[in-house]
Amino acid sequence: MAHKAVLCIIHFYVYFMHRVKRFTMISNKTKDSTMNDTHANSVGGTKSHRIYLLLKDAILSGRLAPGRKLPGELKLAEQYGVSRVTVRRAMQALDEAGLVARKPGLGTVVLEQPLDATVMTASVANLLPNMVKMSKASRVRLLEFCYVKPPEPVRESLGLRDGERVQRSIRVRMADDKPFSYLVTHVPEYIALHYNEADLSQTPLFALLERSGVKVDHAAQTISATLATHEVAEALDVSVGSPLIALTRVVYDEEGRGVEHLDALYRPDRYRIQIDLNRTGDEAARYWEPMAPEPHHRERESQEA
Amino acid sequence: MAHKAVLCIIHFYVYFMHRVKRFTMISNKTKDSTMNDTHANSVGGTKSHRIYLLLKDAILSGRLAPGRKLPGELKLAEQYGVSRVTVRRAMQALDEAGLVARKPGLGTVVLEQPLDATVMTASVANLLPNMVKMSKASRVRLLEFCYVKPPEPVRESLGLRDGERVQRSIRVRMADDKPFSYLVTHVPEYIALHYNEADLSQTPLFALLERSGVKVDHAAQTISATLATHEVAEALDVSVGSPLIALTRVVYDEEGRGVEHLDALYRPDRYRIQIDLNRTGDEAARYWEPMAPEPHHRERESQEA
DNA sequence: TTTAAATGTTATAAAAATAGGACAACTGTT
DNA sequence: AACAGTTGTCCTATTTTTATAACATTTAAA
Repeated sequence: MAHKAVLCIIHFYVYFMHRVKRFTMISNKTKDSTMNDTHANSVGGTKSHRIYLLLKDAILSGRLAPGRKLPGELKLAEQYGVSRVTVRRAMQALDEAGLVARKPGLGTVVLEQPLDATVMTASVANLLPNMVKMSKASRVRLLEFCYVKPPEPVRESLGLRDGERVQRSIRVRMADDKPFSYLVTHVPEYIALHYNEADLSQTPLFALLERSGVKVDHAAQTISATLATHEVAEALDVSVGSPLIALTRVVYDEEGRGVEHLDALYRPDRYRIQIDLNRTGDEAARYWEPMAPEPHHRERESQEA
Repeated sequence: MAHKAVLCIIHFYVYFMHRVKRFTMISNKTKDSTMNDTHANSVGGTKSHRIYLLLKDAILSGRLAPGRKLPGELKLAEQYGVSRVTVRRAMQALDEAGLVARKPGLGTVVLEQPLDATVMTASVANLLPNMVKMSKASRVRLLEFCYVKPPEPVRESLGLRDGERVQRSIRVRMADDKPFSYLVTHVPEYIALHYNEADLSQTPLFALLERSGVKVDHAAQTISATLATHEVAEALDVSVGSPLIALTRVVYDEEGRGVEHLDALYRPDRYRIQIDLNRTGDEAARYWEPMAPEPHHRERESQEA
């Protein structure tokens, strides 16, 4: 009972803490008892895989421009504090992934990345207007749809009484058959009863809420970053340990009741969050003000939950 | 339908572990070299570490409530399809991380997690008003201050002519002597000449710009996620490969000229970005509107560049 | 042609992770 | 007192990952 309850682990992952480490050395040793920090390691994996991830991220993010030559294996080995074999594995993985081209005598150069993996940019201002465009351009895979007792943080943020249940759904959204977001939503049961599984796999949750008579009023969003764990990695088709944008949004109705709790994970190579700011205020108290939505939409903006 | 079901099983292999045992194997080899996607699923990481991650995340996200007793090592080993030694490592890591308490004869219980009170929340709306508070509460370490030829992306976003130089600075901002952000700024030379190294190590760049007569007008921000590299990892006191919030901001003056290019990396365990939204617009075209700055500030808000 | 630098290849050894088992010590319950 | 369930400790064997070294091959430049 208690056991089984424990076993009922829902795998949606959001990271909070990460290991603090003195060295930039890539190390597998977890036995560093000289660590005064309590936070345990965040990065898993073999050294070669970690190096692969680093370089891959550098390439995909544009820090390593296409055409640029990487340092030699020996140099990289010294730089990362590992042997050449280890670096080599990472490089070969990059090669197989099509991120770099290697030639004996020449070196390793970063390849031009096919831009068709277009990065979607979601402006916080223009969240909703593109809903139609979005639902046409993207498909949803519903991984879970069930009613459960809410995890404590969710219960708290939604302001639910102890014992109230929520409807949880896990969806993966795809554009061009490529997954880019992993969405975990919790909705109070009394609201969620207005729609069913089929609705959710086709209609944005947002529309369902309004259809259910919910008077959406405001929301609080927090943006962070995390690493892909096994389940998420599989769903988003990335490797474990890849960086992900983590967004938590709690939506409230006009009476201040929480009506939706969203935990979203985004692939940064396919999705970004954009915020445009205006400088306003008088001399004494100037500040940034987020831009109001504009009539023209960006090419691939999106709204999804 | 069938494939959806399979995906559910794969994804929740822990959830249904006690029922679907053949999918519970944690395996190191995903040798699918038939991957045409650039993101090979070669799962990195030791099994023990992956299990550690699973449990840690379950605890931190509240799915495993404090006080709850975990299944025994043997049971976990069977359920994860690994040996007891492997489970043990994960459990010991959890123990060292202070997430659980273990006692012979009793078992392993989840500990109450001291909520990291040091997480700063930066509201995009309230960026500037807290500058004073911020500069008192945080210190800056200036790592670099030089004039260079701008990297191509920077040159482009600032709208500089080919050959124009920029002043680059790298700063690390700390709160309570703990680093939380790594800031790389590029400012056109003709603006940067109005201040010097000493200024920058004490005064927010923002204030320096305005002091230099720049009429700041608007900015474009993009938020993403990335992995910590050597330099950054060392500066932020995290391990290489840790996830970081990546923010790029380009600031423009009233004439639309780029006056500052900021690349910021934040430790997600110490810094989050918060955006509060209001639902506005008429029936036909409703949308989210970022909240205007509020007179009351949150406790640990910050502004820094 | 020579030289330097890079990747490709091969081999061996060391280190780490994992599996599987056995047994002791501790705790609460029957 | 016996027992079932738990963690703690020890052991050996196997597999995987990493380190180290040596040498070959390719390429561009001096």
